[in-house]
Amino acid sequence: MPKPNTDADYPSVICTVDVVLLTLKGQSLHVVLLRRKSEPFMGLPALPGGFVHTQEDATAWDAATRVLREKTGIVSPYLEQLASYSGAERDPRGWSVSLVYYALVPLEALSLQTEGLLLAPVAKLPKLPFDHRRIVDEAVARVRSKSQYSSLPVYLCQDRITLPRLQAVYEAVLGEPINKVSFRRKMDEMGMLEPVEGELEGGAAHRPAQVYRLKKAYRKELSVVTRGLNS
Amino acid sequence: MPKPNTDADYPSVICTVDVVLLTLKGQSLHVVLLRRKSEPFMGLPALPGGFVHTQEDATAWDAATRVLREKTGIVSPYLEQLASYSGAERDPRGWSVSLVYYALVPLEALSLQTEGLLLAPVAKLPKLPFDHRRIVDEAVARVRSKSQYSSLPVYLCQDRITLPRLQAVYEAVLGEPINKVSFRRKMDEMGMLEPVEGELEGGAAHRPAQVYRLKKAYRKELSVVTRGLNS
DNA sequence: GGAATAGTGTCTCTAAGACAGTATCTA
DNA sequence: TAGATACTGTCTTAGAGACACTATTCC
Repeated sequence: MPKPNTDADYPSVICTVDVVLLTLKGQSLHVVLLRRKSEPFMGLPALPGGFVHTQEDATAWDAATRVLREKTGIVSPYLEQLASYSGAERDPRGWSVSLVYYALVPLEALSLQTEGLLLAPVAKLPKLPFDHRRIVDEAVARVRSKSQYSSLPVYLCQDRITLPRLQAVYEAVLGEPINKVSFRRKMDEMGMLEPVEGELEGGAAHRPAQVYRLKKAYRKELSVVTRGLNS
Repeated sequence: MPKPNTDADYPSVICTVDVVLLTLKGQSLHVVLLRRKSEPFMGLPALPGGFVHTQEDATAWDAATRVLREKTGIVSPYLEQLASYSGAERDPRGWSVSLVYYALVPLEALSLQTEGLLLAPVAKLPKLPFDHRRIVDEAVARVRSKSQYSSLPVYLCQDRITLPRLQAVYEAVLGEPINKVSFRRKMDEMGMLEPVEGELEGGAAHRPAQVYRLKKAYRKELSVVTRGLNS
């Protein structure tokens, strides 16, 4: 088994990836947790994660994608690096690095059948192992921050969406109301949505809303405005 | 020598820290590079970096601080995590993770005596080893982006500064002119500078400029405004 | 006094928010 | 037709940029 080639042969480092998988349930952000099946912290709910498999994973992004697929069945979410967390104290097994990614998925993409899969509201997290509490908090802060000036929250939605429902999603993520006119101006400016001609979401006792979908060019890309939603 | 405790005994991972040390020389950002003294890429200019020393370094931040001190003599700059770069291909020795930090220092803090220390303008980088080119580019992008709405560029200055000179620093970092009135309004809003009573920077054939310094509370903190410099 | 840059008052212009109007559905 | 929400036109307001004016130095 190869050993890393360090200049002074230092004890090597435990390298893992963890994924903060966020979704919207009701009006609040939730994070997906899994019960740990091994020590340390066996039985505690934790972020989906695992060791980097240096033979299989060409990059950490590949590793995060693999972990997500293996542990939650999710295949191609919006997945982006959050940061890395490292140090001697965070894992009882030794000096460790966790390369952390965050992902956004619509609730419907989760098969809650999966063994041991939990959904915890980010505002009220259970006791988490390692530094997972801090990691979730920072992921949520990142998502809130990026949502101010980008289309990030659309990845919490399925492909067909109306503007009133999308606004509610933004408001849930940001935790505050948004001006309707400004919101619509911004969405228009970002230009990532296109109306589905003739398709309206009716069924309620009022004017039905136009149904939109992401333009093809934006299916996996973020759209950004310079001045934000100013909320 | 311990070996990491991986679930399937995967070959372990090379873990290093690298620092993108930026400074302002003339009117442009420069990055500090060091000639590599060992393989791979011996002789090429590269980012200051080194292996994480799991016995000495409690955290990656500690490792970055140590690397900076050992390789450049810099002691307490503004130092923040940029991102991590990892994968099978980036280092010929094997699957590697580099935990990358960026730091800003005034040019005067650099002792350019240091053996093999080079200053390269970020707009015209020499050939760099590994993925250091990409890393520098992303660090510069981060610094530009944060400079839009924060006091980050003050860490490129010494402790006494005038507003006209600070504006020139911002303009050098951002690469575009800034409106003088708006700039002063923003600096005032951030409230991190205090005039040094009675101290003026004269010596030229015009009205002298008021000298300012960072308020104590901001000596190591960033100041942020919500709406940016809008430049 | 002239030249030069520091510093400030104020107008303009852009973009966000407020408000109220019209549109279109169900019951 | 009443009630509800979708959508839009337009006024108000806040903040960034433009411009010009005053201030203060050296020569």
